[in-house]
Amino acid sequence: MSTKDNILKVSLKYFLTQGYDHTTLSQIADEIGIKKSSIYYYYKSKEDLLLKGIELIINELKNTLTKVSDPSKSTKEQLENFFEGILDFNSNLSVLIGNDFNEAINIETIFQMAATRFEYISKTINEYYDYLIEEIEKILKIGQARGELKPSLDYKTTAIEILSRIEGLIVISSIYKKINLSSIRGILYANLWMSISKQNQNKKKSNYKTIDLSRKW
Amino acid sequence: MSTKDNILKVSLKYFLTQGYDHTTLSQIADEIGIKKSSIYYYYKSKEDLLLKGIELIINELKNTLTKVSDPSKSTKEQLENFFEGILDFNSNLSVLIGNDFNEAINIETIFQMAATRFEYISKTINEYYDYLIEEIEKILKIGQARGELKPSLDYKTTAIEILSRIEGLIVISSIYKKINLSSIRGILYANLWMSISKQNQNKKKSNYKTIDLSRKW
DNA sequence: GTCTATACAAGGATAGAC
DNA sequence: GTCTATCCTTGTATAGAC
Repeated sequence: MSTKDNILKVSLKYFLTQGYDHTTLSQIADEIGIKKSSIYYYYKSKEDLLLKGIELIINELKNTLTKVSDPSKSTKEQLENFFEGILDFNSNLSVLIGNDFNEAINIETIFQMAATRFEYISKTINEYYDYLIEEIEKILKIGQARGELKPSLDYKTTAIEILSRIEGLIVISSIYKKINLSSIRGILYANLWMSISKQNQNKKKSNYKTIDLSRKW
Repeated sequence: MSTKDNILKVSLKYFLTQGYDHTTLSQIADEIGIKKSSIYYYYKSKEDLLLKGIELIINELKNTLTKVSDPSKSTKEQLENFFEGILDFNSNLSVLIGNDFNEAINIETIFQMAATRFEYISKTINEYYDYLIEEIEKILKIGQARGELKPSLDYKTTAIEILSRIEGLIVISSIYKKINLSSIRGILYANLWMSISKQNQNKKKSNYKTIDLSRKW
């Protein structure tokens, strides 16, 4: 890996785990084995490092979601891939950073900080959320047209609900260590699907029950 | 308000909106109209201010939830009061801080930072989440015994799901400004209740439909 | 491309006067 | 209880040698 990429990766690691302000350039340089002044050869400021880091995260996540997106699949599968895609991305980020897989990294924190403090980054982040909401809405619209979802569903509201359920899961599991993300994500998606799908009541209910009780958290 | 309380309130305001590290004692002192050295007469360090601020938030939230808690009410109402209680608390915090009501303040961010950086605060915060989960579980257990909830429900998993749905809503609405919390919270609670209650399918379904379409976000 | 040296500012914290 | 003065450390950033 090039020094430039390495600097960015290590910066991101500390920004995400310790916060932007608490991270110092010396810390980053030390870990790589260079002097902090060398960072300025590649990046014009600490703020620049933050922006590049956020852009990296967003692009990586979009790539991940594009990769798993497949409109030919059933709505259930598409949504599941989306749901799992975001969670996996968080877990992978955790690995990139040197933590456990299955330990979620909370990217919302750095997004919020950057958005409130740097006007021009705020734009990037809002577009990111627009993108996520739109992707979910797209899946829901098609699913509803195909009759796979409840006809009464308002897909705007539902998209927000789905996104907030995913984000909530990440946030909670990153703070409250007693929750094991990997062991509950399956059932939580099952519950989500149950609540929006035009289910065959009898069949699905028994299915749900099985999943529910077979899992431990 | 006493100078001591005022310092704490203003500190909290900045810790929550700008982050702990980005907040300076001069900033706090300036807003109150004192010198920063005077802060040390009341608090022994900036870290002390953080701890006291977090304790204040947690106690206030517990008070709010205790106030609305009433086991004699129906499970639906109890859960709704809990759900709304947390959201209202966030909105009230926003007001305390000088922002709009209906603009959620993300207390998770400061909790996470404090928990990862200061071991002894981590304990306080974990107890707080224990408390929240227990409260929800209590309501669910009674509700299930009374036959108001789906018999297949695993209340441990469900409690986590409920909490993560609430937190997710707060986080999303605090970052993504296009979401208006006040206009969607009602329907999101209705959806939540729908998914866990032992519903009379026909009756509830039409009810749900009405709520769903009458609301705009 | 990486280093040493250094400028400059700001933050937390303490001492002691009033 | 609040202030002034000051200490000490650390952070970002730049200049310029190699």
